Amino acid sequence: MKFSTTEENYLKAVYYLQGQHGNVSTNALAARLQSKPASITDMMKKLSNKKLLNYKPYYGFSLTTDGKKVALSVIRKHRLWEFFLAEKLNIGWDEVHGIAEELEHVSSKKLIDKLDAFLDYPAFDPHGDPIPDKLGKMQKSNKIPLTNLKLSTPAKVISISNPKPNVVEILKEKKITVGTLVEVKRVFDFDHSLQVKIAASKTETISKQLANMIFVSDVDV
Amino acid sequence: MKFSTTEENYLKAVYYLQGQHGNVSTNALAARLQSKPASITDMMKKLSNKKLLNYKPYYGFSLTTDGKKVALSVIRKHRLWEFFLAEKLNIGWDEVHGIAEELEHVSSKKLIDKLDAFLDYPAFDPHGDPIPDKLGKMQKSNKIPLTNLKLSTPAKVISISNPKPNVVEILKEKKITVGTLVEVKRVFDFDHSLQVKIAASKTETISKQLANMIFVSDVDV
DNA sequence: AAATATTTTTAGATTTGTCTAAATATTTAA
DNA sequence: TTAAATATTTAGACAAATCTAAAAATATTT
Repeated sequence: MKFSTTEENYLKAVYYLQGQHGNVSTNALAARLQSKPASITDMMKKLSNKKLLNYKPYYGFSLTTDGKKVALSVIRKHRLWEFFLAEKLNIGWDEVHGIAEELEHVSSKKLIDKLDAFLDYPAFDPHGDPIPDKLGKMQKSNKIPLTNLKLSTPAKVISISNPKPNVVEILKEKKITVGTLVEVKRVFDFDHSLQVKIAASKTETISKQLANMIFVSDVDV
Repeated sequence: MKFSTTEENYLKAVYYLQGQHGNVSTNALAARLQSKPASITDMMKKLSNKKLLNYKPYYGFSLTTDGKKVALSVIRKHRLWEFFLAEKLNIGWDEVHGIAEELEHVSSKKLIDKLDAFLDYPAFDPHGDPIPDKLGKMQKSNKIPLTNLKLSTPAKVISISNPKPNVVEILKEKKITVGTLVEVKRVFDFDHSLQVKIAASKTETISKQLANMIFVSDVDV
């Protein structure tokens, strides 16, 4: 079965919002997809007719087994392309996502399996997110936001979520990028700002909002 | 400027049909794009408003300088992707075209320039067609249909145009593929069928229709 | 140069995906 | 437990890209 770019994007969004299980609301989806609630309802009816999601008016929606399969195949494509863009074409981690948003909708199954082989079956994309295999199986990610990192535990930055130019700007100023070693020394109670040791040298204070966008994993991984 | 997939496909089709110069007719375009004349007229008006093509009702159309630029950039993307698919992913010459039809509409300029560098700036795609560079410049192709090859002149098969399964089937039977050495020994006057020496060994007779789909170039190229 | 045939354009309908504004259902608060 | 606030759905409109059928222009024939 082939789906439109729009349908694929809706299914992917539901997948991300529903997390492990649970229902997704109309407003949450509208916010995520930057559209209006009315548009969401329309598309939900359509996807529900196609048995890709469970939908009872006013009760929210969740993916069916089929819907989850489609979502995972789109995510597989997205992450494989991100890996390709970063690893083979040397495109920066702050740019790969946007390009992969387009590439993920190219439909050839053969293309994606050949690409997977060419890249030697990578398990994680450049943001540290696991890449589903042909069957939709993937490893567990161990990335956590910097705000959840234990005090005085060195960790490595593995991704920046949603890296808009103004975020990239401040990270550049503080010399934090993917691969940088960081360690939270202290969290201030007043505004929840964090004192962070960067690259085992200087210490900087960063806001909670910023720390929430920085994802890290244990050093020994 | 960004254009829709549809707009890009129309511009590309006009480019191919207009050849060096000259006007393209509504019916010719409709046939090529497998759509109806009414749809062509609609889109022509739209593209003409955007100054991408010259259009006077009932007189046919041709690309403007801007329109040609867009067409060439799409062709550049198409051929670079074909090269990537064949060379890096080992996808067969009979399958790369269809996949590239989708990839050519991915819009990132950076992606395509990085891909070009990664592939080491190839001048020809797997079908022997020249790949335009950033500026739209390309080499001249020296591929000719087998029907135009001089008698008793060895040449190499460099592409099969429009390789549908039934064409691939017969070529397989006759052991002709991309790279095969061929030499036309004789052309029968009655039905224009060709006696062809294949891979410097056996001789087979092939129809004019088939020979028209087989493109070759001089051996020393 | 009429008559006929062909090509092209126009008019109006359809599908997909979106929106605004109004109506309805659900949740929260008084 | 009503009233107010919020969330969701419906109704109707719109833009893009397509089509069919009819009208208009051009080309061909006799």
